Amino acid sequence: MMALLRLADLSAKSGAEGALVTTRELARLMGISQQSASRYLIELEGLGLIHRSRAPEGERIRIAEEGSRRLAELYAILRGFFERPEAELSLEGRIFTGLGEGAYYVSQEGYRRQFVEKLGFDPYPGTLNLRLDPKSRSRRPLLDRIDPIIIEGFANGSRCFGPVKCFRAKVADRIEGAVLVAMRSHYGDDVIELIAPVGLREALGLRDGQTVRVRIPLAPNPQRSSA
Amino acid sequence: MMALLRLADLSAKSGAEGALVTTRELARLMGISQQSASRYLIELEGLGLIHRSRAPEGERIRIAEEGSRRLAELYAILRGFFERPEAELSLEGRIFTGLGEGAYYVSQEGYRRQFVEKLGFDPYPGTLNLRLDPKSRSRRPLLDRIDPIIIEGFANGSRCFGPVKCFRAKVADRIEGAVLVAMRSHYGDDVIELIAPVGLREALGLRDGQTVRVRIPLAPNPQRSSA
DNA sequence: ATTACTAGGAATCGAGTAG
DNA sequence: TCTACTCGATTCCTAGTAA
Repeated sequence: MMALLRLADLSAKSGAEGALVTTRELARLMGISQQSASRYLIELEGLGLIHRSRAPEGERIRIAEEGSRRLAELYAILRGFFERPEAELSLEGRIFTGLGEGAYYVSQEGYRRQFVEKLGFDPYPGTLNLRLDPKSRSRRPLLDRIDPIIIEGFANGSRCFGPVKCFRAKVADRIEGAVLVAMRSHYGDDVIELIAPVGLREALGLRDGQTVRVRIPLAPNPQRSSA
Repeated sequence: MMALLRLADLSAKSGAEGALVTTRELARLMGISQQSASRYLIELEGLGLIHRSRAPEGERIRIAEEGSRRLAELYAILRGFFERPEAELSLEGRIFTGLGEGAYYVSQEGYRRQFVEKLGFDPYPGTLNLRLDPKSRSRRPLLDRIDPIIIEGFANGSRCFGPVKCFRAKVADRIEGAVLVAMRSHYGDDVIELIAPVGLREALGLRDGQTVRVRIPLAPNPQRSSA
């Protein structure tokens, strides 16, 4: 099965005429011996999952119909796991206390004016930090499929403030706010920051370590992200 | 790895709090022994791919961050295989001669009028049958993501004609026609039928067994299919 | 009911090597 | 070079049980 996946990968990178593979190369890719690679190919062919045809410099492999079917099963499982059908992106994570920088940044007049203008609310001076759980983290890239509200960067005499992406979000099913994604964040990919018209921590009675869900509506016409 | 996939499937079907699994059930799903299922869970936990917590009636499994990452790799491979980025769905297959029913159906005035009206051409009285190659067949479900042109069914005194879905398509890179998908087809999933303003077989100089490519433009704003 | 240890039989792996 | 066979070494699996 893993061999079939590897071949699918090679196949996708080749044309429709099939991938040119040697047992040695397949072995290297999979971290197994050339002999095992050879055996896998024999087995996969015997199971009707691939078609093989010898070439001078290796062999040409095409995924057979039954092979595609098996791969499609895996694909369906992974699709179900990563992209449960929904009209919103739901992220969950635990609250933690940051360095207090959020308040400083959000209060900057250059940002604040844009928040009021583009989000329609004057943000409480402070951010709520959420460390995403593993599953939410894996789904975070879906944010890139949503049209962001761009808060432009500005200079404030002494220093520069970078641009920020926002996404409207409903926090804990109660409060309308926004997810903030600094284009250059000091946090890793597993953290999101939230703002709202009110102090979320107080309004929701939250303490560090508690789990909060954030729901970000998907745009009605999501545009394809071109990687 | 396969165990992790199975758990991802169960996880997707459960809530965010984790999937409730017993080793026996996992064993049954994977076609292995309860002992092996237990061992797999121990290994996956040791590798940091899942989190486990005992419950009276089994255990609660959550996919860990590293587990999600591994699954995402597989997902990326399969995405590459099944959905190479493109603005169109390209299907290939071999021509074969059907029972001649195509001509009969297409010529029905109830259909023909709608073809003219909705497709903008008067179809040649006959269909070109294509048996899809394995890869194309696996991608055929993508058709469901395209807004179909619906040709409505009708009754003709003596008998009934069912509704038909159409998709505009370019045949062999030359002729603008349409893919026909009868809602109740007598062919299997590996066959598509083509119509065009001209006789495709003659216009393209095609014979049975030859391979033809059909390109179906994807709608600019594909709507999510809700299963 | 669970999970998971142990032991030994079964399956798999890869070094050597032939074609 | 390439693929793929043989065969001994190793890994993996499951039946029997314990907890």
